[in-house]
Amino acid sequence: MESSRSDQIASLLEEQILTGRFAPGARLDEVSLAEEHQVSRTPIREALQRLLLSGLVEHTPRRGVFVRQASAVEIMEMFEVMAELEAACGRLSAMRSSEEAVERLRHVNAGCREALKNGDADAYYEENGAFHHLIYAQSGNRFLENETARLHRRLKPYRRMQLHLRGRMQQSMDEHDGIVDAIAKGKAEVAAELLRGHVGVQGEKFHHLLQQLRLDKTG
Amino acid sequence: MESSRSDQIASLLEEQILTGRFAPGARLDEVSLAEEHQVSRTPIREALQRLLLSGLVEHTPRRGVFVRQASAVEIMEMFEVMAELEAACGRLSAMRSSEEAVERLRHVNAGCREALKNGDADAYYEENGAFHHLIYAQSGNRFLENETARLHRRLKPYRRMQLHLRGRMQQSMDEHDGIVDAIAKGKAEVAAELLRGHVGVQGEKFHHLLQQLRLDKTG
DNA sequence: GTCAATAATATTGTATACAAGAACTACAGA
DNA sequence: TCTGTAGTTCTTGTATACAATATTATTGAC
Repeated sequence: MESSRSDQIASLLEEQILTGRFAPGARLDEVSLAEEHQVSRTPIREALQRLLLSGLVEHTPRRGVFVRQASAVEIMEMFEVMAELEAACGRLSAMRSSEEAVERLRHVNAGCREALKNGDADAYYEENGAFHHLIYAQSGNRFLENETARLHRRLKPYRRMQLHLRGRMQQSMDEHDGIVDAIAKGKAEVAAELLRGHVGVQGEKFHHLLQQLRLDKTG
Repeated sequence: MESSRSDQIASLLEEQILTGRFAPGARLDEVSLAEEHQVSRTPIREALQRLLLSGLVEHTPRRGVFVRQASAVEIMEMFEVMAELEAACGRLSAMRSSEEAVERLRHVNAGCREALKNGDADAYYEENGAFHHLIYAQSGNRFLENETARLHRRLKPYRRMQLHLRGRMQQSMDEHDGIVDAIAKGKAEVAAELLRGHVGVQGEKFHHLLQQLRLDKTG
């Protein structure tokens, strides 16, 4: 079941869905996929099974598997949960962080600042991801780390939209500094609150995301 | 994939694992299960796939699927995440609760009190579950509701241990009252804090759970 | 008697075959 | 032109067959 082939195929399909090769609503045809991957239908079906639980696709009996069309509401809900999970990571990180951990956080954050200075959005995107994943890890709770990373991954396509908001990179950077500071000083509630605000989608971010989702739908 | 048979089998297997028919570490033999359910190996494999992502079982290539032996550390981690998710539900519930919602919460809580008065642990367990699920729902975030319910379900076998702690039912009940009160008054942070403490495993609860896990392992 | 090597066995992973149900098309009638 | 129906085709869901690998048993040497 985690057999090499179906495992690889599952990862690949997930990646392709997230990066938009399969548009929302598209059907994942078993025979086409089988031909494409030079394999029988069986491993394809096993791979599709794996995607089901992740919420990326949905299945209608006797109809097939379709790429899930997440509604705007649903996406907002996921961001809200994301904010809460990140807040939890932040709280625990602040409670448990060592001097060394803080140092690593500062180092990654410096990478963000560097990317911002260069105006390199892609690099910032990468460094920003590393920054957040580091906070997940420093929560000291592996389970929380995995769950948070899972949702992070799930929201990937929508998060990218956010960065293109005018001035968002600079604001994001400022928020990072505050977060690092709170964690360094062991201020758990402050760290949680800052991360919740940092990740959450309110105000202008909210409208921007809504607009992007609408554009995405019509065009 | 959500085909009637493999779907039913997946749910059944999950239930059986959670209720302990398959001990942790046990192998889930495809042919035995196929015979038992009067079906070929194919639907069994599809059902096992579904269990993989939930973390209930793990798979070793060319070896088979085994019921996952969650370590004590892992269980503690899950409880910690549970506490955070419940806190999030509580916060959002408090922010969004209507008069009617609070009324329903009070009603279910009265059911808990009734069960406590009768000293009926099973009934309390049921009512307590309903109480918490209601809070999940009243968060107004379906995604959060589902994710929280999922973890709640996952922790079911371990939560049952907790209730047998001497005096735990009464204490749990007292905490419920405070939670309802906070939600009713829209005190988001208080509700969150109370729920985090209510669900979290610290102090005596911690030692009790650890002890139970050890007993469970040896005997 | 113990260990190692090899053969036998069993179990998973994949392919293919078949059955049941859904979607689509063609055609008749209004 | 639109609608309803019957038949065809296509796709999924399940069973079975086969291949590859892991496990176990057996045999032989020391």
